[in-house]
Amino acid sequence: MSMANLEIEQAAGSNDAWFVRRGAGTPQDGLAALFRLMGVAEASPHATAPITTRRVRAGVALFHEGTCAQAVYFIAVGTFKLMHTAEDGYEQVLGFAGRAEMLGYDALCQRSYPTTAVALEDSTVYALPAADLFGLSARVPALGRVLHLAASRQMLHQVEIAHLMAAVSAEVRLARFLLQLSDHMAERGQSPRRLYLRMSRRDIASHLGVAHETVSRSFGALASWGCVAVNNREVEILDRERLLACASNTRGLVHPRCGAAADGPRLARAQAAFG
Amino acid sequence: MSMANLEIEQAAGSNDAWFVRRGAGTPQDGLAALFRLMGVAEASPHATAPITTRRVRAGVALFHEGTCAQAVYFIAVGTFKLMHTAEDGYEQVLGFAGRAEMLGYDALCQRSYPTTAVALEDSTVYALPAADLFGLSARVPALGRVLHLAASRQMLHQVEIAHLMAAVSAEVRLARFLLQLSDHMAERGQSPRRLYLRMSRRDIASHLGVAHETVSRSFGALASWGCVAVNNREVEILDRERLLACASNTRGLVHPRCGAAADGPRLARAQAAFG
DNA sequence: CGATCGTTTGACGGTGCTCAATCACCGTGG
DNA sequence: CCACGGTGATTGAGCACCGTCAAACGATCG
Repeated sequence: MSMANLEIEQAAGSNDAWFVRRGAGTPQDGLAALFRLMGVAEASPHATAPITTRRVRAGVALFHEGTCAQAVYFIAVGTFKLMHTAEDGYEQVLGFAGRAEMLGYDALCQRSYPTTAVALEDSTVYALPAADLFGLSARVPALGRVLHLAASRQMLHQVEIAHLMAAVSAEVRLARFLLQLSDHMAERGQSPRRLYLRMSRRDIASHLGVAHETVSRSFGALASWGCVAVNNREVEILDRERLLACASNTRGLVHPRCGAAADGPRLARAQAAFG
Repeated sequence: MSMANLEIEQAAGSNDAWFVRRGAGTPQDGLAALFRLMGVAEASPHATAPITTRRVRAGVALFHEGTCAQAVYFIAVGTFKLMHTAEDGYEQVLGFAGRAEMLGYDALCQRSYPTTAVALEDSTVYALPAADLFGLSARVPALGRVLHLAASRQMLHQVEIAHLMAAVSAEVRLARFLLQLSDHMAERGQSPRRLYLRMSRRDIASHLGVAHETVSRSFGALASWGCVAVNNREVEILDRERLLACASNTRGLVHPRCGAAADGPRLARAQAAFG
């Protein structure tokens, strides 16, 4: 197949052209690439959809909050951070998105994007025009399915994020965040042990709902407990069991009955992590 | 029209029958009712879909986390709380859902529901079978659109919840929660001033990520500042401007430059609310 | 009317936020 | 080559908000 390594072509494609129309001669190329990215077998080989490819440099916004919703995007390569700017100017990081994740879907029910998506590294996305998205979804059933599945997966991701925020302790939140990152890496076939954090400490802090100094301290705590090794943005998970034990402390100590329990909260938590 | 007050019929319908097959003679009744509920004009008058109606008593779960995903639900009347039970048994309230909101969509990308939905009052839902949901969505384009719009709205709701959690102060979180509730009431044509909280303080506390005693104290604080009047589960918004001012404090005080700013943190915040 | 649950209020201790300084890294220009 | 400013990460000190424990109060239902 000539499109066996299509994404690699696109990833290494021309640097200066930001908008690239795919498949002028073979209109199903963009659609096929999207189906392959999302891991579904295309049902209708002669279906067509006006899918374009867009490259975004690190630090550049794919779309801004409040701007007119023109497209729904699928990340082919790269990482994005999604954020929400409050009226007072405070920037809240809602989450991070990687390969095969969908962006901008939440803009469908209104005219503008409710969030801003910023590339954390040089990235490539597929763009589906939002204007006739419902028509496309009806004409190409497989595309409708891809959209539904991606939307459903995104909601599942929100549950994980809620689980993150449920922890009261900063170390537990960070541990859960790292484990989620590790799982997402594993899903994409990457190493779940060695992580390279594309986002800054400030972004992590905003996402976890703590001060960025606290993130540094929590990294130090996890490292001193032997869970991870941290060197700036390189994180290696040394002891996954221990990290899991640390991440499973929802609230002080879980069931009050299930152990000798809370002596000094901090000490008890550290011991639980070692136990 | 004979179906002008269809929901009312269903809400006051037979009490003992939990599953009610709608429209044995006229198969499009369920679909038409769903379209009316979601506020879209049905495009295809002769379309059909196996939509059933289900009534759920207060305190009963519509579906449990981990059980096989059988249907996607739309709330016709009533209120639900969505929660996630962690491995350690800790129950985290993810949010609340009311009329015209969708439940169970996040189960589509896997075989089971990731969350539990519990009715907070006697409620009625429309059920779409999950098995051939993609087929239905393809055969009835308007239904696909309803699903996409509802999913998109749900994601928008998640952004609001993230905005909730972005606040560090308990009073600010509660103020934002009340304002969101007020807005949702207004969207459904109800009074945005007088709220009756269907959920307990514990549920609110879990949702806001604070202790339930703190929720009580925060209610007291908002009341003492003249923002609201609280009587058990009845809440009246006395001064919306003041409540908004209180809710807009993201972090201590927003831009350090924008005022005389932080004297005593607590005092400064209270004054900002009065300013 | 008693029992159970939900709500409120109090006191205390700890965690994390704020403020601040230091260090590491980097691209620039002298 | 080194000085220089800028950004990001780390570490420290102090204090206030909130979580925990505890008890009183109120509501609802049998």
